[in-house]
Amino acid sequence: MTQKPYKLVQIDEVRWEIPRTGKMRVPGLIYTDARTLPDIEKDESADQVYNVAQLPGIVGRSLAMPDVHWGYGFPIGGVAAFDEHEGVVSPGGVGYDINCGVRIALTGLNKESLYPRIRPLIDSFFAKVPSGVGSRGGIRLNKSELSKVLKAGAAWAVSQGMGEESDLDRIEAGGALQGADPSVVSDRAFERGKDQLGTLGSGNHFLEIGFIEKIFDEDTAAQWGIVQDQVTVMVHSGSRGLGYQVCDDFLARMVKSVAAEGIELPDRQLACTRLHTPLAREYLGAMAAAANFAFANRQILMHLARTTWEKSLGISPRELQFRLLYDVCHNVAKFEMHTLNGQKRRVMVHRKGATRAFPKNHPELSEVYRSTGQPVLIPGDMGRASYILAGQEGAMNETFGSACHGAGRILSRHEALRQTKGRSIERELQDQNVYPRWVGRKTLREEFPHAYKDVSIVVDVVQRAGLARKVARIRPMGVVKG
DNA sequence: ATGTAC
Repeated sequence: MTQKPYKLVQIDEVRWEIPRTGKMRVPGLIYTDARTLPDIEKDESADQVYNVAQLPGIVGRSLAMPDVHWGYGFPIGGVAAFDEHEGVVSPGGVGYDINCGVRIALTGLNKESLYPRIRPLIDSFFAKVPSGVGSRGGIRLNKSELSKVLKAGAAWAVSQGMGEESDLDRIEAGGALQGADPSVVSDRAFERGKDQLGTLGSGNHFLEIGFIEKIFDEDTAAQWGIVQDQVTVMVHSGSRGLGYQVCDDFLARMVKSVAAEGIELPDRQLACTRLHTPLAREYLGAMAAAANFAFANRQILMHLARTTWEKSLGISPRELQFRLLYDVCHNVAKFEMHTLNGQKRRVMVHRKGATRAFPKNHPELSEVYRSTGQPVLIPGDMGRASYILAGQEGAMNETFGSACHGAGRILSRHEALRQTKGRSIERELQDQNVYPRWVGRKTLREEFPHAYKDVSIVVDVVQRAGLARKVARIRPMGVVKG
């Protein structure tokens, strides 16, 4: 085993530091505990935290959440903020799936009444929601109409009758990032996106029905309208081929610009550009456009779920009481105000596989969540659980207002297939009262529950670190996987 | 994550 160029030093029960050394500009900090530390030591995610700490203009620390795992350049589960003058923006710090994210809707149903009808419900979702790699058949748009989507985000879907105006207060950034510029989105990206709006995608993207299995914070749950045994709907999807193409386009350009800007990189995958360059402005404009496509996509998918539900089970809107709880980004970069050493600064926060976790009274939160902190939505795996958390002050002090985003993979897709050879994951899930429908031949085995860390441990670390608090736990009942 | 390689 080769010696690492850095040390991993335990600070307390949930914090491990990479002290500044070599070309690091800031220290690294990984949130984990003794249970998840071995998973982190197994892959290269700590190396990636160390690499990110070397980028120009990085401030605070190079951070990793307990669900961290290896990613393209930056680790998935990573958070990094950059000074607005000296810093950079990096497509690898956002990820290929720009504004991959998740939303949860609550209903007026309870688990007992739904369990007998879960199969026809999931079957009808499977029939109506386009899923899988390259899925089309969502909404077809011409270039000028798609440009409107890229500017308006979720509000475009609402303007088409898909959802309600009040949904927008329940979406991060109101369902649209500012500064979206369709003119810097390539023709190829437009081409890939034009018939993919309202499609789920593949991999770990899903549409899941579950119920509130446990409430941890009675007051917050009551304020948010969450009750024991209540049926929930969760959508996990992103910007599809359009966002992928935006990332690809700008990575190619930045790989070339890095040398000219005099930026030295420990890894080519960290390609980036200084924030004051025209290229940065273009990337941020294209990234915001792709993020808005993803906001619109989740708004449409949720509307599709609602209308399919009402039709297939013949249930009235009054009985279903379908309403959006919240929608969060898991992959995005944004200018935000943060306090560093007592000084307020505008920084470019990269969250890649990390969720914003703003606490109560944060000025960016809509009125709806001003008194509680924002909902922080954490999907787990298909078989065990997902969590609804609330942002806490500790996140503002330590992580640029961020928390974890999920369970975090521990097995590669290849390794997951190897370990599930000859097993029926469908039957195993059904034995746990989870009814799955899926598209790809290998999807279910690649995504089987133990390909992921235990989300309960991940969330426990986040709570003990003071980044977010547990509000409720969801148990899955049925799922559509792409 | 991804028309899983243009």
